[in-house]
Amino acid sequence: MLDIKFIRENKDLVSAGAEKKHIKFDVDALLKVDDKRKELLVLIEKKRAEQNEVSEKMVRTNIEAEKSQMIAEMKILKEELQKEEEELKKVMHDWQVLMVSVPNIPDVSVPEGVESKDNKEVKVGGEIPKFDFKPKDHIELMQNLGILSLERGTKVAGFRGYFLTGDGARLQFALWHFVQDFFMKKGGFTPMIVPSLIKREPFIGTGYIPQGEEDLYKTQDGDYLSGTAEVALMSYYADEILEKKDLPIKMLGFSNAYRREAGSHGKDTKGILRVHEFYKFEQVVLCEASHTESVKYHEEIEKNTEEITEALGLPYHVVVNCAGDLGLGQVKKYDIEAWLPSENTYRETGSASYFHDFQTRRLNIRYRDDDGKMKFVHSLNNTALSGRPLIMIVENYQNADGSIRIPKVLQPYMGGQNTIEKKK
RNA sequence: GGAGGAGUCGCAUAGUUGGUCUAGUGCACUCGUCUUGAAAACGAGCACGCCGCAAGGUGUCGUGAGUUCGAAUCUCACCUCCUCCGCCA
Repeated sequence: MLDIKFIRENKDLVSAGAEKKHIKFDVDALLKVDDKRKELLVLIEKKRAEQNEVSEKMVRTNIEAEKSQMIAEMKILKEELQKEEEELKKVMHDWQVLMVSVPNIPDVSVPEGVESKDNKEVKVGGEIPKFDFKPKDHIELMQNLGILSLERGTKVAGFRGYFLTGDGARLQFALWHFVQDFFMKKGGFTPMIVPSLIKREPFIGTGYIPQGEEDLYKTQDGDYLSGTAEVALMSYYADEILEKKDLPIKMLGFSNAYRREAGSHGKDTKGILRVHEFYKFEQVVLCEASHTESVKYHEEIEKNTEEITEALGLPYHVVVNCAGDLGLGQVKKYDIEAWLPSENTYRETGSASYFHDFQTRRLNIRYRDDDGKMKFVHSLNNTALSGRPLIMIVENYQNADGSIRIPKVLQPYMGGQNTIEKKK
């Protein structure tokens, strides 16, 4: 959500931002509703002032005739007031619907473009492996090794269901341990285990509702399953006033992630590249309300994930997402994509974005700045580790015989084991 | 699941026969005086939103609705927490 005053004063900028993101939004329609809102507000507040004034007089008088006169007058005023308040309620409803649809303005450094293929590569890391044999995909590799069961996954969980077993599960545990230790060594991040079953409000606050509602699982109690720890981490401080000295607040959250993948039924139907349920480490940063600070931490959290990818020895590149590929609230986003040999391309493993105060305004997370003013903190987030690096490791580290070498940094977490081989 | 109790401006509390509550007080916090420095003492400030250039107005006492000329105070629903009982682990 943007500040209505800001929208008023910068309507061309807001319009241009929406256009760049290829999101349809009529700023003038919003301003028209806002005019109506203000007009009614002034009218209502005037009447309330009169009501309060007469009320006070009534307390002071002892003359019954005066009292009943005043009550009679106020009865009429009340009826008018009720009508106007009813009208304001309707206007406020429209106003709010429009306000949560205003897209945040993309940064000037964000490239023009409509969809992900317009994203610009900004960095390449690692070396793409050359195989002297035909590399297999993760499905074949993992199933042959007996560390992934898709059939049973489907039997138990349905479409996109899976089990990781034996060394498959151990490799995933190792990754989690490694990431945890990576951040503890780095310092500054508070590790957190957070809920995935979450109320509606946090989703509105983070911007996943209403725009992304169809990709969320909903329970019969009206709660939702979140697709990322970001939702819970961001809402942790909702409605709170933070101390400036405590900023930035850096959190490393671990949670389940649930995605309906509505609208991507045809995509990545095989294997575990796109699943309904996985586990994820997520970085969230809350910092001072300054663009410079936001940019600084955006680069920092992007770098963290890059370092993890590098430490795992995975070839990767970083792209800056084009405006059309940005979410409603995002100002700028980097996708970190690791090399997937079976597809001969990079696939997304993480996504780093910043929002300015778009999310915190909705979630009401503030701090008092040095100038004595209350400000909304800025928020940023980035994947630390999704479910996909496991797949990338399996494919990039495969041997001709179908065994898999374990990246050096993970070996200590697997009792020194350095390969995954077929159990006899 | 059943019974009872409670939710007030950072924390703790006052307020419960509806009307100077435009919410009092204590603690904490900020600034100042005093002091070599600190503590103590004293003085001042101290919830947040909205409209407005300002003066000022207005709203918020868990949330939402209602009664009333007027609601922190009365009614209803919901949410959260606490205590007890039951059930499960």
